[in-house]
Order: sequence, then C-alpha cells, then structure tokens
Amino acid sequence: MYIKELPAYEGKEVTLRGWVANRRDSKGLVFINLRDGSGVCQCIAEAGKISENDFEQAGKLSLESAIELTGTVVKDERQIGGYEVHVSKLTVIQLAEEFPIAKKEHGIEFLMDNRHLWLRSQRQWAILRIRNTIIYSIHQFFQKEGFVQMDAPVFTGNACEGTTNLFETDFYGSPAYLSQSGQLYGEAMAMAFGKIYTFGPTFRAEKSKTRRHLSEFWMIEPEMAFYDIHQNMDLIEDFLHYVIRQVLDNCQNELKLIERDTSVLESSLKKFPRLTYDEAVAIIKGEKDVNGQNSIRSLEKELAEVEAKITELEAEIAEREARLAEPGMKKGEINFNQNKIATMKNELKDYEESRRNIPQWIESAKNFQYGNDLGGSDETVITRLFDVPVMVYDWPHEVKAFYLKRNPDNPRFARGVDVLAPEGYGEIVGGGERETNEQMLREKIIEHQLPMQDFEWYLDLRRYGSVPHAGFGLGLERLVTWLCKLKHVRESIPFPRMYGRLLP
RNA sequence: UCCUCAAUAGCUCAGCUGGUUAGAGCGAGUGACUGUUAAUCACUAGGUCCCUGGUUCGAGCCCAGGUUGGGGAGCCA
Repeated sequence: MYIKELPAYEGKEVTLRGWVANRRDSKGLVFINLRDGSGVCQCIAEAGKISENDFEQAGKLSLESAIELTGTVVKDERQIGGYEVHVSKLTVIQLAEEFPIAKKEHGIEFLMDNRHLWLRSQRQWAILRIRNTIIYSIHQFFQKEGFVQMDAPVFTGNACEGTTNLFETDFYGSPAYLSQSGQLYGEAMAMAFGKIYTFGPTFRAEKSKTRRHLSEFWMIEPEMAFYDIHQNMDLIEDFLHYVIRQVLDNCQNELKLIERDTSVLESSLKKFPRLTYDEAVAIIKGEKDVNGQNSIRSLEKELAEVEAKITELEAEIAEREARLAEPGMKKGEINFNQNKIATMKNELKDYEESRRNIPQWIESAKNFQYGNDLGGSDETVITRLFDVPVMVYDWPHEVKAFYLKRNPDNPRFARGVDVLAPEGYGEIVGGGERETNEQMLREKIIEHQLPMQDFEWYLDLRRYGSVPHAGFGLGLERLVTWLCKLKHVRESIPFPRMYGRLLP
C-alpha cells in the first residue's frame, strides 16, 4: 500500500510504511508528514483515538524515523495529496538520530556532503523522478522507431576524439581509458543492425568547475545507416519532441513541485530552427536579426533591466534591515524578515553575476572570430533569442571531430550539428553525418595526431560496405537540467562525480 | 592550467576604520498550547573565528603562503 494510491481508499483503513518527513504537535494532537517514496501524506494521531503508548511514541518521533501506521483515509482539500490519514495504530521501526538536513536552507557543499540523505527531500525526489521519465521515454521512442539498443564498451584502448583528458586505468598491465564516447563502436553496430542506440556512462577527466560539467555522465548515442545530416536533424527533433511531450504529460505533479514554468517546454514542441554556422555567427555578431530582435541590443536592454533590479533589491533589503534594527518587532515577524532578506540576498547574487557576465557576452559576441567554435557565452547569446531549441550545422571542419563528413558542395564545412537548448542551457546534443571516404579519414587522423593503428578496425568499416550514415550524442544530465530548469547539473543525477567530488 | 569570490555555533549568516566577555535565526533539549503545513510562545545548552607564519601594545578583521569550496574561462554532452 503506497501513499499515491490513497484516493482509491477513501473512508477505508490502510497501513502505510515510511519515514517522518516532518512532525508538529500540540496538546492532544500530533501531525506527521509521512513520506514513503511514492508521495507524502499528513497523518494525525489524536489522543484518545489511539493507545496511550502509541500517542506518546508519536510525540517523540524524530525527523526521518521509520514507522508503520494504520488508520482511516479522510478526504481533506487542505492537504497536498487531497487526503489525510487518521491514525489508529503506530509502530516505530527505527527512531532516527538527529537528521543533519534541517527544514531550512543549506549551502551546496553541505548538501553535497549529505547527498545520500539529501535525495530524500521533495525537490530531489521530483527531479530524479523526472529523470526516470526521461530515461523511460528515450527507450520508448527508439524502440518504437525500430532501433536496437546496443552497448559500447567502457574500457577502451583508443582515444576516440583524442586530445581531451581521459581517465587512465590499468588493464592487465596495459593502459586503458574509460570511454568518453561510444560513437565509433556505434558506427560498427549500425553497419550490423541498421539503426542502433547506446545508453551508458561516459567519462571525461576535464578539470571543469562549471554548472554544466560532470566527470561521469550518461549519454544516449543513436547511429543510423543510410541517414544524411538532414534526416539526422529530423530525428533529433522528433526525438526531443517526444521526450518533452512525455515529461509534460506524465510529470505534472513533479514539475509543479519544483516550480518549473513549463511555457518554454510547450513552445519547444514547435519546429526547431536550423541555422548554418555562418547564419549563427551573423546573429551572434548582431549583423542579422531574429524575429525583430538583435543580439547585441537585446543584451544591452537586459543589462539595464538587471541594473534596475539590483537597485530595487538593495533598497528593499536596506529597508527591511532598518526595520529589524528597531526594537519591538515580534519574533515571528523577525524570523519572516530575516528569511526574506536571505532570499533577496541570494537573488541579488544572481543578478550581480549577470551584471558581471553580460558586458563580457557583449564583448565576446562583438569580437567573435569567424572560424572559431562557439563558446558558452556565444551559445547563450544566440539561444536567448529563441523559445525553442536551435540546431546549428555545417561547421568549419577544423573545429570539429575527425570523423565528420565534409559538405560535398563546400568542403570547408563539416556536417556536424549541435543542438542548443533555450533558457541559457547551451549544448545538449552534438552529432552529424560521418565521413565515408577512407582516405579523408586517414588524413584527418594524421592531422589530429592520433595513433593510426588503433583506428584500423574503424577504417575497416569504410572498406566493407561503407554507406552514408549519421548519428548524435545526447547528454542525459544536460537534458534533465534544462527540462527541470536546474541551476547546476549536479542535481540531475543521484550521485554526481565531478572535479573535487568522489564521495558519497 | 588560468581568472574571480568565499571559509565565524550542528545549519544559514551578521560582526563597522584593528580595541574589553564574538551575536542572530534555524536545529537540538525542557516546558506551554486540540487543526498544524518550515506551526507558535518561553527558557537552556552550544565557538580551535579553515591552517601556518607575519605586522601590531592588541588580529575574526591587515599581509604572505597553503587547504577546501562556489562561480567562470578553456574543453565539452
């Protein structure tokens, strides 16, 4: 019997098992917010309607104690789930020690140190359930489209894209690396099965300390024989539409809990604009407008709005602090004001960060060097102008991976495609059409200074029935982070592994 | 690797230009209260001011080096 099933049991007696999420008491009443993994429900123990011993136990329950209780389900509009339970019997399974995570706000370091306990909080519960829905819908989509799920190895002997930092391990005395992409194996499997997708962990030893990097993350990499770059983009769009639709349809409750404004998710069900690199650069530099909006001018406008907001917040904080300094304020009111000030100070920090960042974005946009890869700020500059993911394709071949095919009409460009998520979330997908010409690949492997002998098996694919093919890689955590509008990827995975974080 | 900000009670923070005995809220403990939603009210306990060295009559505050963490660049999904 789980809390989410309560509506079907109105007026009936049920037995629930779970943990104490919160407890309040007054003389003859104890209110217990019970959490059982499926949801939360208020349970009431009333003196006289329960044995004296059970009532005394109820009053002593500490946060996160494990209990079993029996009671009657009563409809009550005031409650979160719409129902509460009037307890007739209560058994303590374990009385918890003082729980480190209080009902107040905490700093991120403390929360990360207590990740194993933090997972129990409502917000984390909602985010990771959305993650689950995303994973499930990814499998549903590819399976219904006739893809075969295949797994690429985690230990690899070759660095598939070279250069980037790999985690090195010892494989029976030889160096081996933890996979940073299953892509090359995906191509081999696509030549055997037609359409495949891999879904597994990926490792990057980048000493990145940013809100969108993890050292261990999960990647979905479809690879399709007989697809060109345009079919690839069609698939990416259908795929993301499907996942977003599933999250909107199945996670209303969770989205509400994390206070996700879903308007951009709704608008992302539209067609995704497809820009060539050249068009994207023109937009970034402010040489081309989008829907009447100019990148540089809209940034300047936002900067002015941020400045105004900062002034406004500073004034309100000062005013509340002055009021607090005067005597005679009630304790509850002091508490309320202090919390309000703390919240506003956090908001202020965000705005101050924007105030520092925006001028840099403007500078970097104005001075963008044609031919370079897009940096984080360039991605933000471009995606701000859309309420839907944007696809950028046909990149200068020098900045992209060795295995991408050249545009036959203009070999300066490689047929790679990046999908940039709206709301400042940046790159969530990278992919493209693969080079089919063995000689071109050999030249590229030499150019990238990769060990040729490690790639002979890959070049075999071009010798035995080479066909046009394409694919892409989606970073699961980045998708979760965007769909939930999180500030940092570390909340999108149960136990994040990142620079400086290996425990818990 | 580089830039930048921070570290004070179990937690979140305040602590003015360097000045006597370092504060608040939450949490914990005790008590009051029959409908609370982070309940409320009263009282109690709780400190190696990150570490090492320096300046000074005097350092939580200034200086140097280090450690750990936040944000960002590069690189990427």
